[in-house]
Amino acid sequence: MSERKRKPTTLGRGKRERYLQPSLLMGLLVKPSYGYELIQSIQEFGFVEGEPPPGMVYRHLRQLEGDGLVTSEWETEGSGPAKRIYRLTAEGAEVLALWIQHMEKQVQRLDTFIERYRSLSKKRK
Amino acid sequence: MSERKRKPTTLGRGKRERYLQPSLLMGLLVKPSYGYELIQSIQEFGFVEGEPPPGMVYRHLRQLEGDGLVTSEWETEGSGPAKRIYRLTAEGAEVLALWIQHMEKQVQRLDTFIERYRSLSKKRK
DNA sequence: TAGATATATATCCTTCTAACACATAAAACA
DNA sequence: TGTTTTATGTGTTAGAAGGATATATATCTA
Repeated sequence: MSERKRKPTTLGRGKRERYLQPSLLMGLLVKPSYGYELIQSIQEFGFVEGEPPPGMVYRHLRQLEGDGLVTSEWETEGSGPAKRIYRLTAEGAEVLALWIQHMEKQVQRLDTFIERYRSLSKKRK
Repeated sequence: MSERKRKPTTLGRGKRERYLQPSLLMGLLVKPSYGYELIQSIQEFGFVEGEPPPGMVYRHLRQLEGDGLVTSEWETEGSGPAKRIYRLTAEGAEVLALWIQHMEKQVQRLDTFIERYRSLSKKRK
């Protein structure tokens, strides 16, 4: 009879906010790079847990290029198969700066929300 | 050939994370309430800008009830059309607490990301 | 040197949600 | 009486996430 209960350890049913786009832009601010490497390197930003699905990363990179936030060129030299090297454009850097602004506001909102929760819980006990 | 550029004022192309579920749970922690009222009251939490689309709110509330995080009953007394009053369950309160934990971690990640950006920008100029 | 593994990119498909538009109905008001 | 406000819902569409899968080259190993 299909109880529709979830374990309360799984938050919401919504998708987690992964901040994949700003993570990629940030990774490219550090230095020009390519998909396979970014899959590893953006993990350190902490927004994705484990390796992000490769398909998503490549798709995002092509979208970023379509939007003019990055450029790409094939790198055939060096070891291994050819890599598509991405570079941040001036516009990409601007958008990253906007992301940072957005994140600052988000931190404020989250802090306010958390604070509100705390004062409600305190009153309750 | 169809320039695919966006104004850099529109962040990402993804749907914004609205934190609608935790906002509703928080609204119900304050006091039992109903959809139409929550549409107004959860705006103050700052995650949605302007009025959230009513359809989304009512849908979320029914999902929350299906998941056992809230209960509901009709309130026919009082002015205006009948209201469906929602109340937070113990499980709902637990999930809200988990949301708060998640938000705290998210704040940390955001702060780290912002700090990383700052130190990179400083080095660059 | 043949086969397995690692590197590297890309597409397809399903599922989920947001967002919007629309539908319904009762009560209050003019 | 008809229009606005209060109140709850459904149906549809578009887009992203996530996973599975395909392809190809270089390197390592037996």
